[in-house]
Amino acid sequence: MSYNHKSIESKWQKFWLENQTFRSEDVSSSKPKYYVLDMFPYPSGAGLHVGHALGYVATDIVARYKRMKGFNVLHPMGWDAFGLPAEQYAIKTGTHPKVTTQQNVENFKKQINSLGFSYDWSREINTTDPGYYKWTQWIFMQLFNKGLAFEQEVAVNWCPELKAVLANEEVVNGKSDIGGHPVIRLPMKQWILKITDYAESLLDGLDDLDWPENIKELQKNWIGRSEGVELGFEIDGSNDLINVYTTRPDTLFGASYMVLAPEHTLIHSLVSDKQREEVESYIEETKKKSDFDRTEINKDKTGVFTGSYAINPFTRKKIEIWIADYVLISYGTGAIMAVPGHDERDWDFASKYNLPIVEVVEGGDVSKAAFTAKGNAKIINSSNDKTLSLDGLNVDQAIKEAIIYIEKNSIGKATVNYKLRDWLFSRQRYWGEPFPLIHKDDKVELIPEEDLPVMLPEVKNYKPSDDGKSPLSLINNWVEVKDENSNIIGLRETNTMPQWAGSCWYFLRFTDPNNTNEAWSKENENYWMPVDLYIGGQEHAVLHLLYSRFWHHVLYDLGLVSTKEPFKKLYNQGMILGDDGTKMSKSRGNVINPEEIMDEYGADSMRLYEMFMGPLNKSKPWSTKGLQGCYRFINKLWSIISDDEGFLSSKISNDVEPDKETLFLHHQTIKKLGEDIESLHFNTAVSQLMIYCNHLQKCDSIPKDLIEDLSIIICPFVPHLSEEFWSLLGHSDSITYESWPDYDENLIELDEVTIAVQVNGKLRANISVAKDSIEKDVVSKALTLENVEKFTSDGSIVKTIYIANRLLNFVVK
RNA sequence: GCCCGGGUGGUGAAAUUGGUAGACACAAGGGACUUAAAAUCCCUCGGAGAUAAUACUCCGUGCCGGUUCGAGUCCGGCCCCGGGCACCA
Repeated sequence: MSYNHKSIESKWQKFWLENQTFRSEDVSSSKPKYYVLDMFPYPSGAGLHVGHALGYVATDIVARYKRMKGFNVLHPMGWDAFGLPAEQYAIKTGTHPKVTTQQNVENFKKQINSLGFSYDWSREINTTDPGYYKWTQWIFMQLFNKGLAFEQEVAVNWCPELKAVLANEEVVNGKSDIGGHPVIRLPMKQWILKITDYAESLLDGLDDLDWPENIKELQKNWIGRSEGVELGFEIDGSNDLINVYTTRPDTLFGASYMVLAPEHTLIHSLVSDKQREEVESYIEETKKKSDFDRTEINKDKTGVFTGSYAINPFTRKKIEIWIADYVLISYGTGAIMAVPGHDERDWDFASKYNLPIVEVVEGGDVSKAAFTAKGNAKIINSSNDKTLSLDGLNVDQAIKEAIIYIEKNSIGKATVNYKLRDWLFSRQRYWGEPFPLIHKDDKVELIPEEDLPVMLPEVKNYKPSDDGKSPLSLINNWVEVKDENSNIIGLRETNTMPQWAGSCWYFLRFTDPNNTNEAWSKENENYWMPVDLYIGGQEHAVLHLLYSRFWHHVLYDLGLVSTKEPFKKLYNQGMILGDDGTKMSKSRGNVINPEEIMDEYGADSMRLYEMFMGPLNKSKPWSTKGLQGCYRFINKLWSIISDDEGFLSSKISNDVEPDKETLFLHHQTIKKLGEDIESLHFNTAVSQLMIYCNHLQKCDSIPKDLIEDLSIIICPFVPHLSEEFWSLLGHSDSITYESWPDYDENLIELDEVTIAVQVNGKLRANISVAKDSIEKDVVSKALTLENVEKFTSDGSIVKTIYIANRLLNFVVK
């Protein structure tokens, strides 16, 4: 009987579901734990993508392998189901997002199961389930109580098309990340989470994580720590000080003008009457610009003079105070000292407006361009005759000296700044978690904990109002909170949380998903956390991974979780491109539908091929031909183990002795598969399986115990086939919890090794010698070879390099 | 512009600490089986030269140089591709 993936795969998928094969023990004292997690998906209407499958296959292989290695494995799946698409669909069709979500979840789940993944479905979670978002709201309460949540009138990214406020991270080049619609700035009252309080903690935590270096780098850059000085400049004719932040106090002698951001509060008091009109119209202009307009590069810098002067604290000279929108109110103090000689932006501005450029670091030509070298570059023109001279010092030394002087003379103090901004945490949407908050007069209060969850009410209209208020604000009987006498005692917060909220802690809920008394029990959390392996796409490098780390750090500080960092090891799967080498997209018509692939070739072939394509973390093009190769391989495996009638092949028996080569390959394969799975090198693991099976195919007889081992070690990759083999071998249980076989190191070592013989580093011959032969024996044998003699006879051997069991090299002169 | 990745056959890719470059597959070509096709099996497969020979020689891991007995691997400079950030003072 030939291999029939349809009957085999549906049979075992049914078996696994009926027997709850993959259900993990809650807390096991006898087994060590292993928590392997996928980034849970948003269940979109488009269904599962071959790219989703890539990461899921990888984690499934690890999960199945670890079970065989004796671990109690937590391998759960759930749904990040709040989000814009379902809401947009609701606006268009009136279908409740709950309905859409449920349909999509069912479809996703069906597709996921058809790939033979070993998820523990008893732990399935859905972020839109009130039993889940109750606890999302509860965590918000903890953040609120810790003073990390506050309300603020801020200029937000308003997208008129989506009728929604977007986070900075959801705006790309002035357009919405979803849909690519224009985004403008609009002031609105918003909830903000003080992630900046955790900037240092989030930066520190990165050091010990087993994460890809580039992801750590991205987070570091995003947090953007810089060390510098905050110092005050006196204003000529005023008692106010202008505070600036600089990382280059060594260049203070070159500070030849100042710039304030147009939003700076001091502007109105220091602008001169003569300049007032010009300044005010500039400020008005700036207000109209979007962030994108303001930060777009290659844009000409603009600004206006305020008519006032500041005093450079080092030179005591008067310098002009300007306003310009190239200075951002949101970073540092919103004002800068400009050093055009050594800062490109200041140089551009000074050149345009003919402001003085002073050279204080030697080595460039400041009349042509800013000279920005640091480190060993020498400071010049930097003494004030009295108490300070930086001349002759290099930049690094001068920074230290300048800081000492600044602090001693109470001009300012050393400070650390971060690029990281606070997290805009409210959205004007329906389909999100409501906040557990009530507005009473001017105050905001948390609702009592026992009133959780704040249920999302039914609405008729999913559209936000035109002024950007959430659709919830239109439901008076929900918004108004009344006492027993029907008096209105407060109004509910009508914004909802962003989609990130649910995914910030779902990995904690998986440890105790059905707990109705608390978000998670201490015992379960303590046993399962941290996540040992977390696999997902690189697109979440900063957002999801930074936000969830932030919440986790807070929960850790509150004593609610046992580890500071939630994800010990992180790995990113690469993208699967279309067969034309470009990104899969409907418009290019190069999208591969996993359902069609599985229908024709089966889930095992699909799994095996996705792992064989190349390194997990690399992008690589899809090839249906390549997939067919894996399908052929699976058929080959089938033909080794099964005969024409579908019974165990007569070649396999207990009464055969394996030959040396078979044993060698067998043990080598067990070893390599184990090592490759541990290091996530699945492509080379598949190669090794192919090498072994190519050999087995040629054998006339194979010992049964080798086939038993083989069935076990293929299980992580092709679980359906593995189960089928196991049952052919006469077992009635699932193969899932069989022990991963041990290998015998002695059998992998050969007694005869091939040694490369080189002359001056060029290969001239190969010889076969006994393992661990001593140099003398190998040399004498090598010298008898004709081709070696040919190249050594021209000169004399001046040196011999011998690497045992590998190589012999004669250096001839 | 800055910060990360990455450039190896026709293609996807292998290659422990520097130690026989191209494992394993795909495609291609040839052969066997078959009335035929599919499926399957066997052989060839980086380039050039040479040969009776699958003896052998030279070149070859983006480019140029260096270190070394020996470099895909280490060092310096450059080119190209992918990703991220982008006036953060």
